[in-house]
Amino acid sequence: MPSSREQFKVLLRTNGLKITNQRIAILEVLSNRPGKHLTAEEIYEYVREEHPEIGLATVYRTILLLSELNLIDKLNLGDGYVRYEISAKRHEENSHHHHHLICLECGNIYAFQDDLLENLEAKIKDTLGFEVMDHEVKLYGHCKKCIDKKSEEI
Amino acid sequence: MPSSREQFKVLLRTNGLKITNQRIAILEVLSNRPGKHLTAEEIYEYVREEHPEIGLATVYRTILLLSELNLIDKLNLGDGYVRYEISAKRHEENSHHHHHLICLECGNIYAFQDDLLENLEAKIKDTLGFEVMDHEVKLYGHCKKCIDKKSEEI
DNA sequence: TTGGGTGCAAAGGCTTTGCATGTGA
DNA sequence: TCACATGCAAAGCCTTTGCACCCAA
Repeated sequence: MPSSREQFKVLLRTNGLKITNQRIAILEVLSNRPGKHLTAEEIYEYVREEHPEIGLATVYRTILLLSELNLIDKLNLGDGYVRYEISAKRHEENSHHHHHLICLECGNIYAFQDDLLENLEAKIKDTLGFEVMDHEVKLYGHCKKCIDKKSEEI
Repeated sequence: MPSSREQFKVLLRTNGLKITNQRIAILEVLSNRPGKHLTAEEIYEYVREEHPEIGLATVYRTILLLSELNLIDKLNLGDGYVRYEISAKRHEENSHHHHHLICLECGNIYAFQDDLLENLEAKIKDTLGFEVMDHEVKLYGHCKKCIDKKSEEI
């Protein structure tokens, strides 16, 4: 599999867009942290370590671009920040979307794969005539770590 | 089943909160539109038809209150607006959460019930030790109406 | 009477946009 | 060269907050 960096360059070129240091740097920040869900501000902070001159607006503009190119996925937890992660397709075999487990105590986000929804989507198509193209599943609860920690306290 | 209005009054009273016309009016706007997903601004407009003097801040404050009392559900489509609907529990028999089908063309939102996730949640508990408390499922696609409309155009 | 509730306007906080300058192709 | 990209600051936009007044209980 080509690195997301090379793939990104090709995508930019074929779309008549320019390859800039800022764009590469932002993609690398995300690529180097698969499974991490970073806010725009966090991406900005990481990129600044190497490129102190970058502006937050560029981060937002690049995020939008990466999103349109399907290189990153959005995650909205409803806390006022939109989070981004490198698209799972770059890192996992034949994975379409994955789902998220969000711990209500520590805030950690875990990913998991499941094909359960395929049946559901077929059912929806049959009964309602609604054709599902994409889905988003968020499960809120308590992660193993937090459960274990609590039982230790007793 | 007691009306959500009476239930609401009881909830307010037992929590030492006051029963005001504004609070009742906002709840009624939502109660009269089950399955509709209204933004704060939309709720504000509807309430103003009867109570022109109400302020948008009161709508936001009351929405928060209704949310904490579990009388309304939030829906975040990531378009910059948070939407609210009267809790399905008030209108459907033994329904926990329902899921949402969002049409990418007309923007209409359809609800559906499904217990498929119960299996999934049990599986997650067994394999990952993560205890799911609540979930949110959004399916994006094309609704029957829009599909039919398109095939007519051909 | 009186403390919670409301209306208004201002402030917050994330994100987008305008514009002059910079730069990859 | 030159159209696209960037940085900065200002503007947008939804939502929250401060404060004086109001009104259920």
